[in-house]
Amino acid sequence: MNYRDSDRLELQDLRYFVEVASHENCSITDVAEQLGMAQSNLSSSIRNLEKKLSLRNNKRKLEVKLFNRNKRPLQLTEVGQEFLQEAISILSAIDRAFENTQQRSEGKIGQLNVALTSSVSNSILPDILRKFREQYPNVKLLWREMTTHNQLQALRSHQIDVGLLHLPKSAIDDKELGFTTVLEEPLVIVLPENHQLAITKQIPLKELQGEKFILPDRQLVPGLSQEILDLCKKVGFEPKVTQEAALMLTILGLVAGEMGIALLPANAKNLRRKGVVYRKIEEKATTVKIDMVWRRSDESAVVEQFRKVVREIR
Amino acid sequence: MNYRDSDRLELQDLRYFVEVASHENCSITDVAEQLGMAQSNLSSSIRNLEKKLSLRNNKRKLEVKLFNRNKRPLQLTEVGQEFLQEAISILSAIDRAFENTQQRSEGKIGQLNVALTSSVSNSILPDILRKFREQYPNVKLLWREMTTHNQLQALRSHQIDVGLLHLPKSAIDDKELGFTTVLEEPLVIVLPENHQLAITKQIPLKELQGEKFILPDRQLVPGLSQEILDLCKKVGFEPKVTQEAALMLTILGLVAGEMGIALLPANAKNLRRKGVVYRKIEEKATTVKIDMVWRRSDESAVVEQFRKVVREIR
DNA sequence: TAAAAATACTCCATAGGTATTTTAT
DNA sequence: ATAAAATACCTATGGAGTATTTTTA
Repeated sequence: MNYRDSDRLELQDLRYFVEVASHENCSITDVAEQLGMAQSNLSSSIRNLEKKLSLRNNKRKLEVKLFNRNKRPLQLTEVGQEFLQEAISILSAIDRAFENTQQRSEGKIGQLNVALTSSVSNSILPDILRKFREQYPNVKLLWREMTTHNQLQALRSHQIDVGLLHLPKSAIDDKELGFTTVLEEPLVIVLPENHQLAITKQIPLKELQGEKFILPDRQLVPGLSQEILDLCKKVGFEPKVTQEAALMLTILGLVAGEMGIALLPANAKNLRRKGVVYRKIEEKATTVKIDMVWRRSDESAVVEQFRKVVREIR
Repeated sequence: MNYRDSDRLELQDLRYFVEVASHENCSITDVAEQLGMAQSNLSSSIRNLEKKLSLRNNKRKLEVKLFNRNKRPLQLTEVGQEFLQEAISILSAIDRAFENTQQRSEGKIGQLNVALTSSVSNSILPDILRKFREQYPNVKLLWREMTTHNQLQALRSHQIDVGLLHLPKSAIDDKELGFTTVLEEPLVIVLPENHQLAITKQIPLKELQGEKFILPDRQLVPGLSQEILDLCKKVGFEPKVTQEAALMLTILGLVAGEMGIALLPANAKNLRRKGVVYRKIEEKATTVKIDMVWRRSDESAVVEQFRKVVREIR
């Protein structure tokens, strides 16, 4: 005996039945013509459906009559009418499942866990959010602020699917993760408003030698702090770091309180902190990057679409 | 192009998919063995399912991947997991529809409109009700009291499916209706408790000549009133009818009020009306029948089962 | 007697089997 | 090296066609 058993109900049985039964006078001949098929086959399909429904596990035979066969054209029985309702609802469930599955495959339905650093909230987040919601209204986005370090961990442990962060060099070799630059911003010099250097619009980096530096936390924001240290090194000095802070708002507060100066991505200006001023760096190529990171092994269509949207914004 | 299109989703696709996908490690080989079929075919069935899901009305091709094929054994994708849930629920909907349809065909699920006269409520109704509910708990019974005349009309207009009544002779020839006797009861003589005839236990019918008769309404209860008139005629007198009433309680009330005497089916005794006594008729064969009536053309299984139950009670 | 459904048959597409190759661990 | 899946090829069942008969109105 076969597992594939010709006695089993199939959707085609239901499709034919629904076509016939919902045709006002149930004429097999008419419906067969409409479907462009032979009357004989539609007839026997319906008969087969009745046979299949009549089969009982092992009890005595049961006759299920969907149509009254003493009428021309055939007439739906009460049982047939009930079955029609159920058949219709099953077929539409199939259609929904089909549609749903396709939409998921295209990344149009689903869920996405995204992590970001405070820099990102300050800059590119609103653009990403708006574009993505517009194109993928049925994808549920879950955002959470996380430090660079935690984002990388969370990616590997599948807690998040995408991260937006200042990528530290150490992560660049990671074979498991893919990344791309989303945004490249100039660094700006953040000074207390009464600071002596504040009189000029542009300041060469070298002039900052000897200043007290307030640095993004090296543990929690390694990418950004590393870039700042590297830049200073390139122009020939080692900055004197007196404070470290993870949150941009904290750094600005410390600068306003004249605890030192800071180098921050230009988006810091969006915060409009009282008591601080922003000045350009004279040198070119004094920029920091915000990168997007994901698992290379992730085949989720939602992630793919998200990446596409972010790529197009950049 | 065929209406029967091999690109269409079929239940067998879902059955195979569910077997594989709900197997903990999705091993096609294992599942094929469990099902007693070749691995190659199960493999290509699953592939075909993916192909079917991938087809789009006319837009660009879309790849729906239910399994990650870079793994051995295969692994369900996220899309596959969602589809699994939907497939399972569709298959169980099919099972329910199947079961439901069979039960309806057997008359185990459905609805039945039954009409009865007050005689029936007094006598056989509780037995019928109990037996039927016991055997067919999922059939919804709708009872309504109707006069004989109205029952016959309601049957013909499909307002009711079965009637229980005193069948008038005129209906016996009706080709459209089927009927059978459910209960045959003796008639009893109903007397005011102080009536002179009440002293004996059995009374010959002839003795009632000259009494004032209270008769069941000839319009509304033609079967019963006719039988009573016929009986009197047979023993040689025409009863003097002073009142007619449709409800048995009314008749008993009139007797208690000494407006006359009555002949009623023995079930009248169940009413225990104060002020009346019941006496046997001396003659044999002074019985009235309660009949069950239905449409001959009615193929409803519920009606058939109801008739069976009633037949067994009799 | 006409219209509809059932039956008889023929044909071929495809589900299913066996054997082998390719892919992943 | 081994287990699993994919591929190649073969077979036969049942879905679909044509022609005809039976049933109902």
